[in-house]
Amino acid sequence: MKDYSAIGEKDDAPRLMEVSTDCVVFGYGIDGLKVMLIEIGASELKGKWALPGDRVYVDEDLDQAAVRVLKELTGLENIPLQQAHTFGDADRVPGKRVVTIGFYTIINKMDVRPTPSKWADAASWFDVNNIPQLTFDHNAIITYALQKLRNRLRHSNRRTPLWESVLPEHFTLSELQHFYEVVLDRKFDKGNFRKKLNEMPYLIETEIFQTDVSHRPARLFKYDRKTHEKYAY
Amino acid sequence: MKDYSAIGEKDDAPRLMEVSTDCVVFGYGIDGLKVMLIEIGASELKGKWALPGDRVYVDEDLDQAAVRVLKELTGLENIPLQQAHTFGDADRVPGKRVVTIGFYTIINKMDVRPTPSKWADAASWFDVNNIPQLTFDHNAIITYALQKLRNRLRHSNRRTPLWESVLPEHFTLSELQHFYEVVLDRKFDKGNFRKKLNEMPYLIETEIFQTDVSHRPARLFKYDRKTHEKYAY
DNA sequence: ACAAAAGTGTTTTGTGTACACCCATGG
DNA sequence: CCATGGGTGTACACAAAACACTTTTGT
Repeated sequence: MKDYSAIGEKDDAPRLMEVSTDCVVFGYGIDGLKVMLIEIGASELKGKWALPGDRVYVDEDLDQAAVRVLKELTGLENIPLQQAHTFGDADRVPGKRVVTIGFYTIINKMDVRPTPSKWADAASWFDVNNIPQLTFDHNAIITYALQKLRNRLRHSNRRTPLWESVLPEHFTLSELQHFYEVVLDRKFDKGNFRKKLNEMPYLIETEIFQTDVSHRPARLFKYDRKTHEKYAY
Repeated sequence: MKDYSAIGEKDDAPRLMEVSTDCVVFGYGIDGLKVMLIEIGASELKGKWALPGDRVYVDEDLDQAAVRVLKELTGLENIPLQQAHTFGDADRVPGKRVVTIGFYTIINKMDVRPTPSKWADAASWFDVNNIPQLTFDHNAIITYALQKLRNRLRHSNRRTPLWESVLPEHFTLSELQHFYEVVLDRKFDKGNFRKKLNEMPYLIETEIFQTDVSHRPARLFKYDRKTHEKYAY
C-alpha cells in the first residue's frame, strides 16, 4: 500500500470531502416520461422531496455506488446507470462540502415497484414536466440528466440503444416509435420513422404477430446485441 | 451553519475522500493538436508525466479549482475549463481514494508560455497522437476529453464557439477552416466549408483584408457574441 | 361496412459532397 | 505571367419531411 500523498503540498490541511451519487431514474410509461423521487424521512429535511442519493463508500466505484444507493432507497435492483455530470459547488449543500456525481438511466415503469427504505419515507414517480422544488441543486441535476438522455437517444448509435432495457423482448415498431416520442417529446411520421429504423440492422424482424387487437396485427421485432456489436462502427 | 449529516446513516464511518481536478489543456498550433503535460518533481512518481491536477479546496468550486490548479502547476492563468467526466474507480490511485473530475479546454499555443511550478518539474506540449504512458488513468482522461472537445466542435452551436478563445480577434475563413481540420483531424472542402459558415450569423464579415501576402488577400472576420446570443435557440 | 392501426410508396425539399472555375496579389 | 491561395457557382447523390394510399384485423 504505497502512499502518494507527497504529490500534494506539504501543508496537508484536511482537504477531504464527502462524495455522493444522485440517481435520476427516468420512468417510461404510456402517460409520459417520469422521474423517481423520494421523500426524505430524517433530519430537518424531513418531508422534502429529493433525488435518491447517498454517500459513496471509500472502497466502492462510483457506478457501483449509484446502483447500490438506488437499491437502498427505492428498492430498484440491478439498474445500471450512466454518468451525466458532477456537481460540486462549494455551497451546494449548506453546512458541509459534498461533491455529487449525477447518474441517470431509464426503465419501464411497469417493470418495477418502488419501495422506499432507509431514510426514504416514500418513492414515487413525478412527471418530468411537473417536478416540485427539490433539495439542494437536484432540480438542476434532473435538467442536465434529461439533456443527456435525449442527446443519447438522438445521436449515439454505437452503444446499446436506450430502449433495450425499456421495451419487452418482442415489440412492435409503433411501440418503439411511441418510446421515441415520449422521451424526445415530439411526434414522428410513421413512414419516415420506419425508414430510419431500416438503418439499424440490429433491429430484427420476427415471425411473431400481435393477437387480439382490433386492427391489423403488427409484426414484432427484437433487438440483437450481436449484430449491433458488428455494426458499432 | 446547519448540519445535515443526519441525512445519512447513523453509522458515521469515515466516508471522506480526496477530490481533485485534472486539466486536459489542448493546444492548437499549425503543427497539429497538442496536450499540455507536466513532469512530476516530487514523491516516488518523480520523473513521470501526468496531467496537471491537484486536490480541490474544501471551500472552492470545482471549476474554480481547475483554473487554480492549472495556474499553479503550469503558469497558465485565467483559462476557463469545461467539465468532461469524473473518474472515481476505487483503485484508480493506488494506496488511497481519489475521485477526480476531468476538465478540458483548448487554447492557442502561441498565446501562452508554460512555466512549471510547485511540484511540476516541467510543463510541455505533447502531440495528441503521441502521448506517453501517464500516471494512473490520465491517458483515459485525455481520450475522453478529446471526444468531448470534438463533439462540441461538431455539434454544439448554442454555446460560444470553441475557436473564440483560440483564433485572434480578426481571422480569415481559411484560418478557421484550418482550426476545424486540426481539431477534427480531417480535411474539408473549401467551398462547402464556407457554405456551412453561412449558417453562423454571428460570424461577422469585416472590411479589413490581409496585407503583404503573395496571393489574393483574404477578408477578415470576427465573432460577435451578441448576435450569437440572439440566435442561440 | 366501418374504425383503427399496420404497413408501403411517392413526391418534394433540403443538405452533404465533389469539383470546376475565376480573382487578386507578390515575385 | 506564373504560382498561390481566396472566393464563388454548379451539379449530383442522398437523406429528411410531407402525405397519400393499401392492408388486415375486430366489432
